[in-house]
Amino acid sequence: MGRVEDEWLWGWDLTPGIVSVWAVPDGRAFVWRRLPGTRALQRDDVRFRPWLLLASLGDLEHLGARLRPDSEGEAPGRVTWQELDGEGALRFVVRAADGSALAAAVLQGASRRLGRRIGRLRDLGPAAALELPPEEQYLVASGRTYFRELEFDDLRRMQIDLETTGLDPAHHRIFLIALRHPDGRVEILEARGDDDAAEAALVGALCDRVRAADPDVIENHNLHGFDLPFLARRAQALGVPLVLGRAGAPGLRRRPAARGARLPGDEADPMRRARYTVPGRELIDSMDAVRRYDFAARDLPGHGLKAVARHFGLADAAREQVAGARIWQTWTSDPERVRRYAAADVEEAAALARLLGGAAFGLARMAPRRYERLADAGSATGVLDPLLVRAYLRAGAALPAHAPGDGTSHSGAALHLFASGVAHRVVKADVASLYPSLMREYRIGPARDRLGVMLALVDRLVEQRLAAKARARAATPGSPERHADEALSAAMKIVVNSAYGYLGAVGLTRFADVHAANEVTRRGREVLALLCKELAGRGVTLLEADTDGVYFAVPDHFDESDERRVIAEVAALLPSRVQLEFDGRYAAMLSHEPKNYALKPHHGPLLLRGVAFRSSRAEPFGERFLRSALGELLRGDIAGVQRVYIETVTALRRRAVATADVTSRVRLTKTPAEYLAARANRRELAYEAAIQSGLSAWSVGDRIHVYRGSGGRACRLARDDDDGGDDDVSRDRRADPTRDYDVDYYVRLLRDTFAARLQRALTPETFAAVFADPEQPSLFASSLATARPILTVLLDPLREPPPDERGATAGDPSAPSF
DNA sequence: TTGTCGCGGGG
DNA sequence: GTGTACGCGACAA
Repeated sequence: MGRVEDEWLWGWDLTPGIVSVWAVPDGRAFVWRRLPGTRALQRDDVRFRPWLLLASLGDLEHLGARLRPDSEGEAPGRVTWQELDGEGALRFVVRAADGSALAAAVLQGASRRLGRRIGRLRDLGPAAALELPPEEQYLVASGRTYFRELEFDDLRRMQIDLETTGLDPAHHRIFLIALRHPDGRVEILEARGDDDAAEAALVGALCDRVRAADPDVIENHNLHGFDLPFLARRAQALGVPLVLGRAGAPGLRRRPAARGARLPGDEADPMRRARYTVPGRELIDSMDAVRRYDFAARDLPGHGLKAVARHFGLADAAREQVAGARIWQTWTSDPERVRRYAAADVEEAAALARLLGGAAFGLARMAPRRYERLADAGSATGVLDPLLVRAYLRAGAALPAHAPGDGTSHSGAALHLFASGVAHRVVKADVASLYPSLMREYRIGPARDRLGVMLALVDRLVEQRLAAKARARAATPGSPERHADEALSAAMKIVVNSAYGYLGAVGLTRFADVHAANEVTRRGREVLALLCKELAGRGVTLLEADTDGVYFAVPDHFDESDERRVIAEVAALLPSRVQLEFDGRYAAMLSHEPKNYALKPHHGPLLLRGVAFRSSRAEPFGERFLRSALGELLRGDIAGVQRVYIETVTALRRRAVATADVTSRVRLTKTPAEYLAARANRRELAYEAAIQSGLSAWSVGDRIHVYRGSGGRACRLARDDDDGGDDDVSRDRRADPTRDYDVDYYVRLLRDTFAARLQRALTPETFAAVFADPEQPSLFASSLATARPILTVLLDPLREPPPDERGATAGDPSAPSF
């Protein structure tokens, strides 16, 4: 590929070491760089010429002779223009020494033309004007990007974590701040007292430490969602300045951000959200990296710091744990414990930010935006679009503006359930990056992208992703390097896949093209149908196919090489860029409903997928029953399923199940006042339980554990991990002597909710026999030793090829079984 | 039951 | 900046 395409992806100015950029509309840009070799920090104060794109020069005609073509050169007070080539609404670049004056001139002309006051360029609409933030104007025009010739570990990174008396900065205070310095040293700052002066001194100490350590990057988990807004509110309330930046006026500044925190005190527009920014440093929230990672990987138990750190093996086994709701209280009785807890938080945040931060770091070397913006950007409008804009301007080509669709609706992917019930010897095959591969194979790009930039970018990004995957495979399993390459690969996959989402986002993205998007999904359905048909023709039993992958069962005489051979044979029939891959093999699978199944690997624990098998509020006894019963079922031991069921029923009846195991964790979404107002009409278990337990005040969003007591009473169990008030704190650490739950209710729940998930795997007679009441044995009980799970074929891929249309084709569940 | 909306997190 | 493209629970209809 040529040099021009390289510039589209990477920019063209090779200035190394940029770690932060701050630009202001008057044409000054401050560029902080770490110099190659020494890594010493240097600030370059440079000038750039602010610019914006317009559909017409009409609104600037009032400038008269001060409006000149670029070719006549710059002069004080002069606005210059350049006309871009080709089709495209945004066809004039206008430039001036001062961006504010430039925008004001356009607004003045537009107000005069429209006969009403226009206050912001945005109000002219995206087809009339495009103005980027000053830093992005600078980066787009200069062709520079962050981090050239730097490694992630060359950054000076500091982590800060606040400990507060509660979640609401209007009522609660900061009492401790944990800092992890760039050299790895952890420092704990504490308020000396519980008054304004002590808290103000603590905030001041934080600013002193940050300025002294002078980090390029400040990180924490949920930094933008909690620490920064809390800090800003407290500093405002206390009247202390927040001098955290490297230059300019003190104070955090807000920037609008779709994924930021809701603005406090701005209930007028609940959609308005903000993040914080500061000159010279990048504010990075590791939760953004976690979300981005999990979007592709989908293997995290949650996105909280502790859960993620544990998942990645970053947490010390002896890590201090304190439930959020108990931190302030613990501080008053055992401060050393809170110090250890806060220190562990910054250590884990640092490790996590390093582990998953590679993706955004990599993006910042390509796209003309600040690192902190790329860390939280959406990939379509946040990464791809800036790359496209830069490429068009580099080529001197006019840019299309957002256009409404022509009414064509967007068609989706294929989803087929071929069989339900239990299958053995199950194989999963899938196409790597199906949609981008189809775009590349058939050269499907936006009709208005006449330079072919998107396809060139997708080609590049796919190649880079394959390289990252190869590096990950070559690295030691479980090593940080491997994790980093996997995260980078996952992020590139998101960006590459966003090319398809970008196509389909009619009216929202500049080059949207629903016809191209539909062509991609049509080709995708075609590929899936072809590979299903070809697999079925080779003697395997199809189970489920979804978008780009298929589960199937192979005959008893197949070994793994046969499985791989069949996949390779079918892969050879597909277009060259569409690569069908072996994705896994399993001893057995319960196919329940589309996207709902249980897999038994040859080694290791069961994998459960879909709402039917994973529900956050499922009672633990039911989850445990379901896991054990599925284990027995997938081993083919139906008598074993019955045994597990009888054990569970018996344990409930003997009250051998702990109360905690029949509770579900629920969120309280109404305020006490709201619930009390509606209570006469409808009583709800969770709130009744809260009230009955003596919890009279709770906050919306609090989670508590509730269960149904004998006689249908609503009961609450106070536990360490709930948010209930500070009452009855220690109840759960005592024994559980009462076990006053409603046995009949939980037996019914076991049968109707949990056992029902196994229905597809058994004949109606067997199901009735297995889940008969153990105290009233069924007539069929004796036959269970020889009973086998069943598989019901719903759709024959050879005789009735899947219809080429959107949505599930689940077939007729009452079809005959064998 | 089915559609729509909002959340995920932090102390 | 007003789009995440998910998965799930709460709530209204």
